[in-house]
Amino acid sequence: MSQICLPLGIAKTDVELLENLIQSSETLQVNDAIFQQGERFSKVYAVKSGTFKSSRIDGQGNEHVTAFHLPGELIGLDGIYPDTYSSTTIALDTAVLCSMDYDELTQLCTSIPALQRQLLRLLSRDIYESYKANAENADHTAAQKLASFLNNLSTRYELRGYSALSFNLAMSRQDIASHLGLTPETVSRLLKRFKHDGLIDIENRHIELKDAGGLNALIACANG
Amino acid sequence: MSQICLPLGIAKTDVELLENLIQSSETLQVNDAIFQQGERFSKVYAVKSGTFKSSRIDGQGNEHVTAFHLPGELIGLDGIYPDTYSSTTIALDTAVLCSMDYDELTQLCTSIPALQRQLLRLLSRDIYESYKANAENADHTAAQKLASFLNNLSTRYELRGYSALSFNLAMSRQDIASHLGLTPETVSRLLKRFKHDGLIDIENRHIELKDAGGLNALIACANG
DNA sequence: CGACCTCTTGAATGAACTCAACAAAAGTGG
DNA sequence: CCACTTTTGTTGAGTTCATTCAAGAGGTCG
Repeated sequence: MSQICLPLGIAKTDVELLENLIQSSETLQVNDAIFQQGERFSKVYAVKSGTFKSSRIDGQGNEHVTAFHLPGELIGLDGIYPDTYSSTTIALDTAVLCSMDYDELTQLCTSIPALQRQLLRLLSRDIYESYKANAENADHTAAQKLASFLNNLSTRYELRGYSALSFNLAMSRQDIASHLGLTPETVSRLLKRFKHDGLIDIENRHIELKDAGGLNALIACANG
Repeated sequence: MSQICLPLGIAKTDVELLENLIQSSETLQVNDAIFQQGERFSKVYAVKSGTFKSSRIDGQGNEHVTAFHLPGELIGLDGIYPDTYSSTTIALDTAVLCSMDYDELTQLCTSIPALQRQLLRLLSRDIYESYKANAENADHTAAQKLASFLNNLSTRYELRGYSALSFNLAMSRQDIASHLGLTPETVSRLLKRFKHDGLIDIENRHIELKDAGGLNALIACANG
């Protein structure tokens, strides 16, 4: 968690203060929930390993997958404002999680300016990424959305030291479809097409990006 | 700006500190930019009056409207993380703006915990709203997106003490379309349909919500 | 091995798009 | 203040892309 919250220079004694705050790692199994939509907000979480899925149920009872969370990422920051968790977040595979009391974290922030700065940056990143996702999902074809999604996963894995070109999709086609505003059928057809076009290699849930440049070209190109 | 940043109890002396930070109000004319996409991040802004439009230019040179900003709202928080403004933001009408140096603001936050808490809440709100917008734009028909948009504007105007049912659209049909991932033609056709169905009354850029319940029903209903 | 769930494939439908033309409003200059 | 230009908004017809609906294949786990 130290690595997640503070790549910036923080004094050793401060790091100790921070680590006192972090509650013991917890292991979750597939479908175990961290929190439910509507539950009172109190903690933020960091993914140590495994993958999580956040989804909202809207007025009509439709599920919409709002985000996937990979190792090294923070979960729950969107709950600060409404003071309730705005999604239900579950483990997609066996996963390990750290937790941190939000009130204690903000108190610590007042005495460690670098920590405050970092927390604000992490919140801002979520806004930034969400705006970008919104823009990408708006004007683009289904193929472009899916290519963006794969590209995004790749970048995030790379950032955390995993392979950028070969990884497992912990989520179902249905989950991907919901996240991108498509149907599972469309996702399936597009993955097949990408494979046929030599952009990727996919076998069940294991994917290899064979031509990352081609994927990027697809995202940028007029015809999806 | 005091009202914007701190509805929470902050000591009077602290308010004075904060107000020292706020730089003089500035009046902008139509199309005047607050900042350009890519420019170095340094200040956050609060809308005193008027309307602003934030838009990004993507790789291919397509403009996408990421947000509209109404009186009482903060602008620029998505620039913290990348340390550059991630959109170009311009005035859609004659508008008045306050600005505030971000570094000074965060410094003040370390000595005023309530201010820090409020700043974090405002950042979280942007994440929350953006996730919600993403969910609404994903699975819904064009009519539902537009109804959501009108409803959203209405709520925001009401929150700030303006009329919830009668207001001017400072933005063009093109801007609305870009924001919602539609075409101007579709927006035009839908507004006509809403008017015909008695949901709204619209004359050029002045709109009246005649049947807010009907709009909400449309958003929730299966057939857009 | 059988039941269940996820994923894939096919054919037909439909919602929003593109393209094109026109109308109305706003801005400009004599 | 009026004619002219430019921008913005509206309307129509045809097309396309992703969807819906339906059925079958593949994987997983008791």
